[in-house]
Order: sequence, then structure tokens, then C-alpha cells
Amino acid sequence: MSPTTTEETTLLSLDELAAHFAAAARALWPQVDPVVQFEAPRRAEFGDVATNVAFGLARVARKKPQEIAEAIAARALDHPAVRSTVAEATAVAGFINLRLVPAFWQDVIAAALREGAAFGRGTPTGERISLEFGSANPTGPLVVVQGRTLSVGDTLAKTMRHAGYDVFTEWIINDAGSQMDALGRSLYARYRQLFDPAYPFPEDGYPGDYLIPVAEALRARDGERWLTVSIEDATAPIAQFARDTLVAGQQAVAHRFHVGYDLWQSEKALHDAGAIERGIQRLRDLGVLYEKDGATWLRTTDAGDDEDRVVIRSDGRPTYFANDIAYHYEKLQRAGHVVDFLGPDHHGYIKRLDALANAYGRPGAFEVILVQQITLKRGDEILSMSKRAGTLITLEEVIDEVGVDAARFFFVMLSTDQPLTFDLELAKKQSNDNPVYYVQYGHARIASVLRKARALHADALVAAERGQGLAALTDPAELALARRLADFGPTVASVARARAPHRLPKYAREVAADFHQFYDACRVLTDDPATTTSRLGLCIATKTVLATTLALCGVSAPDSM
RNA sequence: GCGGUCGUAGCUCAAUUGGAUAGAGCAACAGGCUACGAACUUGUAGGUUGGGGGUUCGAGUCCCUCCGACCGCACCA
Repeated sequence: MSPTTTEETTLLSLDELAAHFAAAARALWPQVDPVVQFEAPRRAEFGDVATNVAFGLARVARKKPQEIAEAIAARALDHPAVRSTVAEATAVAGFINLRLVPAFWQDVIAAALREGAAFGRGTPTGERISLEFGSANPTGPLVVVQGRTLSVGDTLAKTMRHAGYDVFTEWIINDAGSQMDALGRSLYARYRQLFDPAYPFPEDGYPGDYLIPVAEALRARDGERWLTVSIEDATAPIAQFARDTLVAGQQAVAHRFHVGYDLWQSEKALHDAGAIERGIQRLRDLGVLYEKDGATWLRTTDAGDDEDRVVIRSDGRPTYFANDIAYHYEKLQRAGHVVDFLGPDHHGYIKRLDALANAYGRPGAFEVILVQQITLKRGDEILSMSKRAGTLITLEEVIDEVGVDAARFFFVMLSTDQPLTFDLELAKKQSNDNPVYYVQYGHARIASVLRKARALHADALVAAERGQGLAALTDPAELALARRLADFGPTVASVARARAPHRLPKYAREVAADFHQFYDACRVLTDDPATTTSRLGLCIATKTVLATTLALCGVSAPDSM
């Protein structure tokens, strides 16, 4: 929040308030240099904002936190600017709790009305950060499990952008290696089966039904052409067709799921462009590779890995890790910090990436976010998902069943470090209980009020849009809602900093709850133009914050439902 | 066997990274519309944070140890 001056009083921002309290502490104990931060306390009855500085000072000051808190609060209140912003300051159990003047909160609403969709934006950090998430193999459709990573990754990307980061999102298409061979032979078999149902399916193939329509598409394009081509000669071009078709399908589902990427990076393209050699050559130049048993190794044990890892096999072929090395080297060229979303089965990679970052002279540049597993259930039955076994529930099926909004909100809502049980029966049955509708209902309710206002209170609505008359906002329910809206920026910042997108749906729910309570307590459209104007302003600001929060979650904000 | 992640209300999950009396939703029970959308709202009940020990002003959070769940331990990808 920026400092704002009105005619009668000077209001301090939270940062300025913090600076005054820090100065007060220094005046009392010159040997300390405390960091003061005012945040919304856990419980509203503790005040509007609170700080716990006194605890940190207890040792140096050789006093009880409570006495320190009292002394600092008293000292800070000596300053007239502090007194004009703070309505009440109390020291409780070592915390300093502040109740701020209504004008402070009215100012927040004015800012929200002025800034609209830009409300809550952080100042640009100047840091370019790469986010890779999703990255399924191009051998099948996206499945439910990817819905979680897609939702979480996309929401984190959008939120970090709002918080001021320069975010670059990417997806690696794993289209190099033996799995492409298996895919090609699988599709070849499916294609032959269109003409001869008895044609054998390869043992190591991908048996799911999803390749059948792909085979039909191949026949539609090429007719009987491949019947006369041997499997050896057909595998590569057919694998290419399968890969292109399946990736296009993945991209379509991601798009439908409101997930956007800046780059879909083909691993094969990296090979073809010589990126593998480049990345490894860089390591060689840095002198961090060594030869043993005819293979080339990277000393990952220095970063705490169990054993060193092979980069180039003794037969000269690069390992999968070599591909990763190359890809991450590419990422380092375009970003100062690189984040990977990985499943729990890849946790062994963390040490490897640490070692790699060290080797490149960019320690700490690689960050891994582990997204815990999803166990799929249908009722009491646990479903094991396997592309090999051909049992899969696609993301698209789930979207068809519960809708994009409910699915996105559900997946984002959960912290990534908590394993999740997804019950398909329950998801279907409870999709109507999804909190997303509670939030969307709040948005639609406001839209409805605004429609009515446009018809019956046009003057008040115009004044409200200009941010006029907000000084009339004094009701506890009005101020509670305003305080919540003020927390939007800090919430966005905390989501970005802690990589914790699940706080966003929670916040959206709190905004909606505060709005519904306000709506219940205060009639918006009244005979009194001043009251109507101020409350319409609060409604518009709330609608903006709800819409922005939902947009960050990849969820729509309907005007009616 | 070694290593990793996790364990919070009947269910699904929070707890702003070590801070105040561990909070929400769902389910249960009891209330609230002749006014702007009741997909709303007010209240009640629900807990030894898997067990035990430790660190300190202060622990769901950090350390140790058991129990339990899941996942890794390739010159596979």
C-alpha cells in the first residue's frame, strides 16, 4: 500500500507504521535493529494488524516481551502521524495489536476501485524465473493425476506474475528414447488391427484404447499405405504421427483446463539442435566430469547424492540424466531461477539437480516442488493407474464430469505436500458442494446488485465507480470486508514467496464469506444516496478482488449462475 | 537394508514457515427470508496434532526414537 494524503489527516502505510515502531524500539534499546512487520493476526479480535517484535528483543533487552511491547507501543504513539493512523494500540501477551482508523480501510477500497484488475500487484522483482510443470510423456492422454500439477503450476505461475515475478512456463515433451519406439510399434499394431483384428499387439506396447482413434486418424490420412511397410521401417514415422497427435490432444486439454505455457519443448528437438552436447561440453569445460569404467560421470555425491551418476554410457550414448542436464542448461540461459514440479517418485532428483547447479556455478538455482501423489478411488475400490495396464482415467473425463471450475478449484485448494485421495464417486457427488460455487455465488450476487443499481440508482453507481463517499463505510461488517480486501496483496505475495497456491482458494472463500456476512448485515441499495454510494463502492471492489482471485486460480467468475 | 515424503475433528483439508485459546468446509443438531439472488446466514457439538522423549520464553512445525502409509535405491526413461 502506498501512503495517501487526504485533506484532514495523514495516513501511514503498513510499512511506514512498521518503520515508526522499529524506530521506537531503537530509541529504547539502541543496541538492537529489529525487523518490524505488521500482519493480519490469526484471530480478528486481536486487532486489525499485529507484530511480534517484542519476542525477538526479549533476550537483548533483558525484559519480558509483554513489557517490551508496552514500551514500544507507547513510544511509537508519541508520533502524531502514528496517532492519526492507529485508533488503538494494545500489548497482549507480548504482541502489539493495532486497531486502525476506518479511513485506512476506506483508502484500501479507493485503491481497489482505482486499480481494478491490477489491485494487489507487486512491484516487479526483475527476476526471470522458469516454471516447468505437467510434462507428461507423449505416449497417452493426460490423466487425472496431471490435473493436480497442471492446476497448481498454472496458478502459481499466474500468481507469481501478479506478485511481480517475470515467469516463463514450460513443458518438456519426452519424445526421445525407447518409449517412442514402443509407441510407434503400438500404433502400428493398432493400425494393422483395423484391417486384421487378429494382428498381434506388442508385449511392451501401450495397450490403452486411446490409440485406436489415433490409428483411425492414421488410416484416414494414409489409407492402406503402411500395410506393405515392415514394422522396422514403419515404426519411426508412425511414432512421429502418434506423438504429434497425442501432444496435440494434451495441448487441447491443457488449454481447455485454462493452463497456458510459454514453451512446449521437444526433447528430440534439443537432441537435433545439439543441445545435449552443448550442456555436457559445458560441464566438461568446467572440469566436473570424470571417466570411470568407460563411462562419463558427474560427481553428484558432493551435493549429498548417494552415488555419482552416469552422464555418458560406456557405449557412448547419453543417459536420460544427460538430457536433463542439457535441458536445465538451456533453462539457465533464459532464467535466473528454475523451478521443477516433480512427483514424489522423482525426489531422488533433488540432489542431482543441486549438484548440477553447483557444477554450473549457480548454486541454488534449481528448485524442486514435490507434488505428492494422488490415490484414485471409486467408492472403496482403489484404482491403480497404469498406462501399461491400459487402465486410466483421463483428465478430460473428470472435466466432463465435474467441470473445469470445480476441478481446478479442488486441485488448487490442496497443499502440494499433502498426499491426496481422489474419490471419483465422491467428486461427482460432491461437485455441487465444491466451495468454488460459494465464491462464484458471491461474485454473481454482486453482479446482480450492480445490475439493479444501474437501473434504479444510476447516480450512486457512477459516484461509487469513481470512489466517492467511501468515508461512510464504518459498519463492522463493512470494515471487516475492507480489511479482507486489503489482505489481497499480501496474500498474493505470500503465495508467490512460499510457492503455496492453495492459499488462494482459501482466501477467495474468506472474501466471499465476509461479503455474504456484509450483505446479510447491510442493505446496499437504500433510500440514502450516501450509504448506497459507499456500499456500492465496496461491492465493486469486492467483485474485482473475487474475479482476480478466481482468474489466478483458472476459474471463471460468472455474473449469474 | 539404506534413503525420502507424509500422519491434524467422523470425512476432505488449513494453520502466513518457531508465535496468541490448533481453524474452515462437508456431514449432524437448533434457529433466521413479505427488502437488493436462501447456491446465503446465526449458533451448538466435534481434538492428548499417530505414541513417547528432547531443544526454548513458546513446538502441529525443529532434533531423537518407535508405529503406520506411500515412494525411491539403473550405464531405464
